[in-house]
Amino acid sequence: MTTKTATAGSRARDGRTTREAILAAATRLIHVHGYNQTALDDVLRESGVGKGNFYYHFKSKEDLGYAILDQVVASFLERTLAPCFSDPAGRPLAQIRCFLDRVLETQRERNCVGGCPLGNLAAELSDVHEGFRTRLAQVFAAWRERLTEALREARRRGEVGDDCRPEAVADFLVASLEGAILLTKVTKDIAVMEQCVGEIKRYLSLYEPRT
Amino acid sequence: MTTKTATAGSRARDGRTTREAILAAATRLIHVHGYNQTALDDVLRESGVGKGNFYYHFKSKEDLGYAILDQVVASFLERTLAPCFSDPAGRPLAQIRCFLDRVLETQRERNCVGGCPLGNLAAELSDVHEGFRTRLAQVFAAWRERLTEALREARRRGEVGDDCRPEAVADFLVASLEGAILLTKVTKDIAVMEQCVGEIKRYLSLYEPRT
DNA sequence: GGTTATGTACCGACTGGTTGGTACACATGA
DNA sequence: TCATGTGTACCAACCAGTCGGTACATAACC
Repeated sequence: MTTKTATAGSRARDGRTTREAILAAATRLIHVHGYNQTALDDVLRESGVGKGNFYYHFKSKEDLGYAILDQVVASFLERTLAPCFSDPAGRPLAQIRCFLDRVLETQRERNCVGGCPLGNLAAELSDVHEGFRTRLAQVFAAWRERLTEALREARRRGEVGDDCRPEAVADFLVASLEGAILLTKVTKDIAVMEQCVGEIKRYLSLYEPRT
Repeated sequence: MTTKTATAGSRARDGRTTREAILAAATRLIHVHGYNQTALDDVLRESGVGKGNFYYHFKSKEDLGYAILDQVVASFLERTLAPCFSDPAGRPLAQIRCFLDRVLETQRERNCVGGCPLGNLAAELSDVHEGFRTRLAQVFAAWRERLTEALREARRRGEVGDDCRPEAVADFLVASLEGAILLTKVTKDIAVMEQCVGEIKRYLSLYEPRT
């Protein structure tokens, strides 16, 4: 109903559809100000879209929130998670380490500002908006699942011992990364992130068979 | 300026001062709804205090925020952190493990609702309110310092090896705990917290000399 | 081909409700 | 009577969402 064939649909706006322009602005704003603290008017001003137009493309602010979540997730999967696990022949543990470095690099690039978009939304909305909570829980589950899969493969290959419980380790990896990002965001000190990633790597080595 | 001598000052309200009543209600509300999303009127209704009275005791909502932060910190230090490290003769690693269990227990009691008050505020305000950010950073530093101290003592006693860098390990402990609490809050599954605490303990054992 | 009709995309003023904060009257006790 | 508390009415700013209306393309009908 809303999607059109490329050029058609909404009028061009820097080559993007109106919907895309709104999404881009809102994603940026919500990343730093949070969902509730981002006023619709701010999004409108930033994207140059009128109010009526906004409500033509989105049912409500909540609707926009869900769309943003989808976009953040897609971008995370494509740009951060997937690239590290793309090679099916690659060694799982190395892939996980690659992923850790990539997350660290993201925080460095962003100058410790913004934290994790998913983590932020989780902290802000989990206890207050069941719909968002459920959606966020699914996202984290998918993320954890990707890591669990890698760890299972690592076990199959003997890269880690049988004492490694993939689900538990994956949960912990996600948790400690989220925590590290949060702590980095408060302290505004990238060294915190570096140290944490370093310790996560040491933790992972725990499961490698003794050489 | 604000503190009074026990019974004196404001009139009694269930044996508490007005200030205490406001603080208690606000702390509860902010814990689940966040700082910005907690309306002053909600705090007023919940505490049964009038608006004029509120502004007699607090300069602004921001002022209340700082007071709450102080209270949350005090309660955390006294009720969760300090008890585990009270015995100067106790073994540091055991004290840290005791603390981990205590945090887990707190989440269980709260039914995975609310998350960590400090973590929530950190996520919500770090990038948006420099004053709160600085204050929160100090709090986390103090928390980390307490753990660093225990780890240094552990090293002195030979409970952990020289490869254990107390500051880095303390940072990581705080981060992974915060992350675990957050993930538990999204999933509403205490098993996540249990698994994470379990993995943190395994991680700690990494530094114990081989038996 | 020209007129009428329809659906898509868009605009900005407005509304009803909420929010942090103020003004001020009143009470109480030393 | 004067400082300390407390309640109530009120305000300006803000915010999500609505509404009436415009612009324009394509389609339908004669």
